[in-house]
Amino acid sequence: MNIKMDEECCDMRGMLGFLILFLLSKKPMHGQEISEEITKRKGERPSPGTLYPSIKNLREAGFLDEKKEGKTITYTLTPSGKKALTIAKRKFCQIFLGVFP
Amino acid sequence: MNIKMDEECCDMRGMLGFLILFLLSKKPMHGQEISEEITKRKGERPSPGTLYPSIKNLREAGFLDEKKEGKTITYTLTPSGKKALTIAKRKFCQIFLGVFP
DNA sequence: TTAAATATATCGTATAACCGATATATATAA
DNA sequence: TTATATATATCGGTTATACGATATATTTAA
Repeated sequence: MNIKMDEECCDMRGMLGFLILFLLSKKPMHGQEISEEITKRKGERPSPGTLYPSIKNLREAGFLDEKKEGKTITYTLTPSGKKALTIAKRKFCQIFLGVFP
Repeated sequence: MNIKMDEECCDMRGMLGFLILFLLSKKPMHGQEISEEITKRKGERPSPGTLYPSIKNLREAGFLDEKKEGKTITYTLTPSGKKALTIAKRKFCQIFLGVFP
């Protein structure tokens, strides 16, 4: 995901960051939970080399807070992350209007 | 878009091919009409260097028929293209379940 | 205390979307 | 007939996604 998600969120070159933001908006999760949820939806597990760099991008963009408990890190959306998701969702829905039944 | 869209359609590395398939499922269009429709949805016009290679990919995958009339080419979904779209849509909806309001 | 399992993270590489610039062909206007 | 506009197409280069392999840290099991 591009760092400029606020302005251009949906250049649609990969939707992983967007999906992670969306999933975390439902409830805080750690990496393995995110991995599980994506596996359920896509039918295939994202490799760690895909998932964690994407999480890192979101964190560096200021969209995620982390809380470390032992070996797990629970990720939460920051206010900025919530705002970014709102903007991205609006654009997503506009672009794919009519695709959902 | 990957040539193997049937099996893996939604690797989500770019959604342009998927969007074009979807738009053509609504009605046959030529390149400039597709460009217009994408501009309306994304708020930005795709460059010819983006649009036409993507159309070419879909054509080479056997998803599009073309009918040339003068300088314009009208694109239509082939049966294979319709099938690919059906599969892709199903996966898309599964992955992004809950994103649409 | 050591071994195995789990969770997070990084690295190098490959792939493909995407763009800007440019090219070609057809149609229309002057 | 020539010039301009339109539609399609290609090329080179950039960028971000994504993967496999590997590394590190923590926890649990033996």
